[in-house]
Amino acid sequence: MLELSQIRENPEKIIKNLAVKNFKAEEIVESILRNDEQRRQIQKELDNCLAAQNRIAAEIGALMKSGKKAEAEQEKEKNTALKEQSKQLQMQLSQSEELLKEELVKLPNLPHEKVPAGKSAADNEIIFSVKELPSAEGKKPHWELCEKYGLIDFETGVKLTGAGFPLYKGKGARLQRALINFFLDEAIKNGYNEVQPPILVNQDSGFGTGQLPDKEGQMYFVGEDQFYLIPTAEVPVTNIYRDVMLKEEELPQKLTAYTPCFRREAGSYGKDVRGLNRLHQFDKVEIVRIEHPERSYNVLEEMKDYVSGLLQQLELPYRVLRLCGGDMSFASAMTYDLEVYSSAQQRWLEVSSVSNFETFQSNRLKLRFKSADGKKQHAHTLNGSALALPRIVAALLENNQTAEGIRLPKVLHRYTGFETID
RNA sequence: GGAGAGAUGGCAGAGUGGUUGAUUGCAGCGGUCUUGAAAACCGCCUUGGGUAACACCAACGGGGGUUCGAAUCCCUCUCUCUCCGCCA
Repeated sequence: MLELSQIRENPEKIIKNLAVKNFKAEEIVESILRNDEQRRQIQKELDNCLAAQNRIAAEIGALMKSGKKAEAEQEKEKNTALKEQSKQLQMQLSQSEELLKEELVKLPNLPHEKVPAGKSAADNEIIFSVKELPSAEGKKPHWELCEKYGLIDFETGVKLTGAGFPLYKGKGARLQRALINFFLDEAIKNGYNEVQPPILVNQDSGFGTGQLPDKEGQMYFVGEDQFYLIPTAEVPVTNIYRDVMLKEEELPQKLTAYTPCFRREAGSYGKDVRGLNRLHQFDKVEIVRIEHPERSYNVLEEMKDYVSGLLQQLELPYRVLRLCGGDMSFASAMTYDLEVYSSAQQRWLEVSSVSNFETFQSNRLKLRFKSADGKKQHAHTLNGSALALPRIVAALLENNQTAEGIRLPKVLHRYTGFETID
């Protein structure tokens, strides 16, 4: 959520910047300014009305004390009328506030100035790519390899739940566990604190990170208890800081968490959902940071480099994209996507998305920090996948297949307990 | 799931209808004293709205009600604790 003060100060800039995200903000910004003006007007009237009531009530108190009952009764009459008036104003005020928030929530985050304009993924800026792509010659797609080596049983997953809920088996299951541990250990080595959050969250949490009210349909919902299954650890982990006031010296906060993630992915189809390409349940290690606004963009670079380092250790061909305005998420100010090359499918698969949300989430979360001079301001929030497992697995299987089996990168050996899948 | 108790400022803990946004203690911040520190003493010390700044308004877990007036009375929800039941 953008801050009202930002909009008040420079509405033209907001409209111009949001155009980079292909968002036409003119109408809504104007409406917000109008409503804000109105809201403050009502607020003022209500304050005056209540102040008058308070004065009279105090007078009545004094009169009662000195035994002047008749006069007190007279004063009471006066207040009854005022009370009716303030009730009306109160209603108007709540309406006005609600309307204002409704509109405010509709505005996406402002893209950073470096974010290229663009309509779709085709306009993303490639800022790094491996020079040579592995050949597709004689390569089998990962779903065939999964079957051949008994790593993943998609059929039984369908039986148990439905499409998109794979059953990992044997070395396939072991590989999952190995990757999770590898990613967590690396994060801890880099100063992140591991947490294990709930994987069901309430509505307030969904709102705090920006999934609600907009992306309601993307999350599984447990109606009985009004809980949402998390689409990413970002939701519970960032919401740790909801309604929190940090001291400046407590920044940065660096957290990492492994969780399963659940996404309904309504409307996906075809080759996009084949095998491990897009699942309803998958595993991911996430890194989350709460940062000082002055440092957040350096930190974004650092996080992108950290994730790149993981891909290098896994010896996977990858590239890094800076997303264009049109491909960025609602809440993000700048996003890097990291993609690995899947040689049998001959396509790039997104395995990580690293974003700076600036104050967009912290404003919703009421996450602030206080500096030594007592000033309060919203902290910046950032997060990134480090990493999402399924597509990593897909790429590992496809790129490393040989006649003798699948050779795993060295860093994983101590985690898997085996070097090849055969 | 059943029964009972509770929820007040960073923490502890008063306050049961009329200058109580809230006694007090601890912590924190500033000062006096001191070569320095401690102690002692003095002052400051919740948040949000609003304003150029004041004024003013709101908030004692959330929501609603009674009343001229509510932290204080009533209803309701949530959470915490204790006991019982169940359970990994």
